[in-house]
Amino acid sequence: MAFLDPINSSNLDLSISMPGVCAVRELDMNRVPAEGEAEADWARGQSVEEEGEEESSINNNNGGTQPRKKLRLSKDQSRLLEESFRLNHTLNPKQKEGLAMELKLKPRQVEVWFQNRRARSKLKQTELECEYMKRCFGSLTEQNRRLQWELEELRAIKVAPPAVVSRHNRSQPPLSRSTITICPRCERITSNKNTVAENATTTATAMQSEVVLSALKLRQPSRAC
DNA sequence: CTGCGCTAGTTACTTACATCA
DNA sequence: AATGATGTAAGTAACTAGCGC
Repeated sequence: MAFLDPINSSNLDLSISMPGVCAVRELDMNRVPAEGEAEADWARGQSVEEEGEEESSINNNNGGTQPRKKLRLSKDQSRLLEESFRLNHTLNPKQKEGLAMELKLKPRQVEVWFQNRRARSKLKQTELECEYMKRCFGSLTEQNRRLQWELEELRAIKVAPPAVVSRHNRSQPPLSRSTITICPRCERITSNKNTVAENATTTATAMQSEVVLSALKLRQPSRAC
């Protein structure tokens, strides 16, 4: 996800602006004014091609009196760096030297680029994981809410006195107190024959509860009940 | 102990874009 | 409507401190 400026991508854009100055001055960061050279002349700016790229800025701040100069990598430099990064997220000193030579940068600049690139990569990964966790949390919260509600219902049925069997539902046996249990160890809803837990919804719910509970326990290894 | 390379956090700068007179 | 000045947010090069080997 390199930042590529389509306008200034054809060559190195090594200009700086001067904060606090009304008009933004474009300065060539790749060179310092020569002895006696008027700053205005220096500030007029020259292309890297004209001036050569060996003087790229890094650690050239001569005592902090000048504003920090900042390089903008060209499209080609960024592309090559990205390609290298794809192959390898870290560089050994030899690779770093070679890449720096190829890019006409200082090894330190290549090193810094890789450091920053790793950081961006990690940040991106963290953001993706965060999004994923948020979605999981949302759906698990909803599942949990449903399961709580179903659990309440099941508990109500469990503690209720034997149901009065009406003329219309005599074919269904009354629910037994012993039919619905919750395993204290794994908190799984279990049942004997002829229970409400036998119906499809509750079976699904039991499965869901397992998922939810295991998720809420931060994926502790599940033990056989 | 020293040096090197790394990460994490920060700073400083550039650029694109929005807003307003 | 077009234009230039200004503010702001995002992206990123460079720096610093601290840590592990």
